[in-house]
Amino acid sequence: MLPEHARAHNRSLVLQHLFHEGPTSRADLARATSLTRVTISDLVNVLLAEGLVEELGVQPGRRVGKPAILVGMRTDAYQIVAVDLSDDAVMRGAVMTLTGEAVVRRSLPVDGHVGDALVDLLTRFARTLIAAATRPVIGVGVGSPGVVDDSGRVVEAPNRQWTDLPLAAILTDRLALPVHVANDANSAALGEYTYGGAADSMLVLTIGQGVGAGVMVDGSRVHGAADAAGELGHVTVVDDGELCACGRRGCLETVLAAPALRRAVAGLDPAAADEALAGVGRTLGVALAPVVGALNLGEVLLSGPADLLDGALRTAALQTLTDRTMPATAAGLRLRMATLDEDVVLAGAAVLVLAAQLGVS
Amino acid sequence: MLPEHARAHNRSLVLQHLFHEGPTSRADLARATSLTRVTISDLVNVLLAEGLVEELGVQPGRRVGKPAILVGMRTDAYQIVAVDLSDDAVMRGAVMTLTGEAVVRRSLPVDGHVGDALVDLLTRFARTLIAAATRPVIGVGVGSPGVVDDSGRVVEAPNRQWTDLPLAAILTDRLALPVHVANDANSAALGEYTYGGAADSMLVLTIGQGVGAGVMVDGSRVHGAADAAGELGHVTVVDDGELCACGRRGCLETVLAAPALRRAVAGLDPAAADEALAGVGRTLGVALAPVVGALNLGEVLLSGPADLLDGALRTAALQTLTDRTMPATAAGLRLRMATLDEDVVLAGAAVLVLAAQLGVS
DNA sequence: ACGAGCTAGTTAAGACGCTGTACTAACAAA
DNA sequence: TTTGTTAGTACAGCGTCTTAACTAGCTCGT
Repeated sequence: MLPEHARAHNRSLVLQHLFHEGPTSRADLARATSLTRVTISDLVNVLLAEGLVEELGVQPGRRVGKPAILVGMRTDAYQIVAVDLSDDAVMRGAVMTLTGEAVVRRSLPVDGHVGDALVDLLTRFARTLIAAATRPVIGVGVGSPGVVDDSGRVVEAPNRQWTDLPLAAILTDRLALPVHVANDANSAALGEYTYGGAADSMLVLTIGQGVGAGVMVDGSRVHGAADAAGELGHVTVVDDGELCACGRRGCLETVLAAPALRRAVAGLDPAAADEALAGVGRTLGVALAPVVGALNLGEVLLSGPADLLDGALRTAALQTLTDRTMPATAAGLRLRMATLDEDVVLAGAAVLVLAAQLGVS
Repeated sequence: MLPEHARAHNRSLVLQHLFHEGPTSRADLARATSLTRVTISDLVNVLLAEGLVEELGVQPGRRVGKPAILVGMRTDAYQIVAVDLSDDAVMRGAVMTLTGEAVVRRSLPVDGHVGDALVDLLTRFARTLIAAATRPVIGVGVGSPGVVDDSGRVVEAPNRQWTDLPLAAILTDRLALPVHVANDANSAALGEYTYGGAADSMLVLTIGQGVGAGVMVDGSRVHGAADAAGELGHVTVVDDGELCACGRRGCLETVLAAPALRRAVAGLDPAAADEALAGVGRTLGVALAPVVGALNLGEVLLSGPADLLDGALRTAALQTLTDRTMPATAAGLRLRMATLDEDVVLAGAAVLVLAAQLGVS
């Protein structure tokens, strides 16, 4: 580690503070980071020159002494391009501000493209998004299904026919911008963590055509021994259950994926439907209890169709979790819906860029 | 972050390399850390002056150029005092080398002491250990049951009648040495990670009077939302099971704790005993599958009586884990016995000190 | 035998980043 | 107006790294 790394770290501290706490005076930044006012002034001057922050006039509220000048992050000065590849049929993308708001949305039918052709299609799609940006783009984030390693190499994504594909490197080269790639469910977890106010230790279940999971432990993303963390969808939860797409039986996905839930409640009156959903919730609770216990998670978030998830299913799952874990563990636990809905993966892809380029998350 | 923090980081890089890779020349250290030879020379000179490393003569194996001088860590030049409080009845302690070998062992009956009296007893015990050390002691590590936060404050340890007790701070003050305290099962995980060659992402189950767990994710210890990570022993695994000490029914502890296992096989012939143990193994596998899937763990370690654990139980648990997780997840998974046996917690307590004082783990 | 070539380690000069000290600027209260 | 307080800046100094240029000590080829 070099002194300049320390500098970059301190710079990130400042940006992180401004990002999460809003406009702050130099003196308050100094107190918050325990650096000196001199150092903070210097850093702020650099950030001012880069256009990443701006002075916002005098801090309201009159106190003794010279009034402080608020410094704020210009979250609209730069933009991030984010792409969500989780859907088989269509790639969704957006141009986003640094606060995770989508400024421009685009989508493109995948139209059966796989392998290298899909990479080419993705490249063109990213180019149109970059062209649609109204501010300088600091980077591109991609949430992809499959196993993605730390360097943005897609180790395996069967449905895309990608194997050992250095996607981030290829796109960085073609787009001449920093590109970061991560697993879609892991991106979702990042998105909820940074923009959704989720806890430091939490798990996000993304429930759609399939079931994915992303885990944050003590504030950092879990990668796993083979970069395959979050494969909760294909853990067996029902003995001799339904056949799963993966070829095995009784995976969580066979009961919790949106189509399975729709089938389970089809044609039932509301009370019976609730009982069916509660049954799935209990199954989910049984599967989550060991995870919650082992990691002492603070929150479990459900991302998916609220009409199916945010009712009997969620209530039953929480009850089961409470019943099956220690009171000390269960006491602080929350099980709630994700806040970002359809944009989770896009938001998470934006966080990938934010974290890597500015050190903010 | 200050330049001196970067310096400390680089110093730790050097020690970490020497610790794990053994004696190395300055030039090789420079290549391994990607610092320059100049910087490494400077760091090594400081470490030489402190007596933490020593020159070991010329590197064997003749090559062109000036022969390299090997520099090695003096793992016997300093010692660590470690205390294991996991047993209700007796506190065990040791004076250890930096490589985790116990030089002196002591134990002391707890004799019903709890609360402040237990702290006093622990203080005296630690003093005798420090006095028994034959080299300068760099710190004291304590593995305690209960919930322990990052600062070494025991949030809750019912059997010891400790609540919100700043144990590390008290002992640091009384012993005039750096003292670090962590949960016993978490210490065990640390010990296996550093001295037992365990994987970056792994879980250690400590099976004795009770069942504890410590988790390492991507090379760092899991703390959890309320510092209560590892409470796997009190996750329900049997519906309407036996009454547990915690007041609930069917906890993992009721089937997997050593006394429960002994009862389960008592009076059975070997084949029937194996079947009984396999049944427990399958239950364990079911409980671990979601954890292994969510975190993509590389290893699960069992620490406890090998005659009960390292046979039908372990085999059945691994089989169940393989059956109930994705092939991609299960493929790299190992389920094996811990290597350090009774000394796990002591070794882990030593790692606490090693990590905090020297940046080595 | 001996110089060429190579590698290990040291010395010296310079760049960078943070700190402490001392300053100016701008306010409130007396 | 004076005093006290807080915000922000200027400057010298220290610590830490790097590059460049050195010395030390070996092997190999002639």
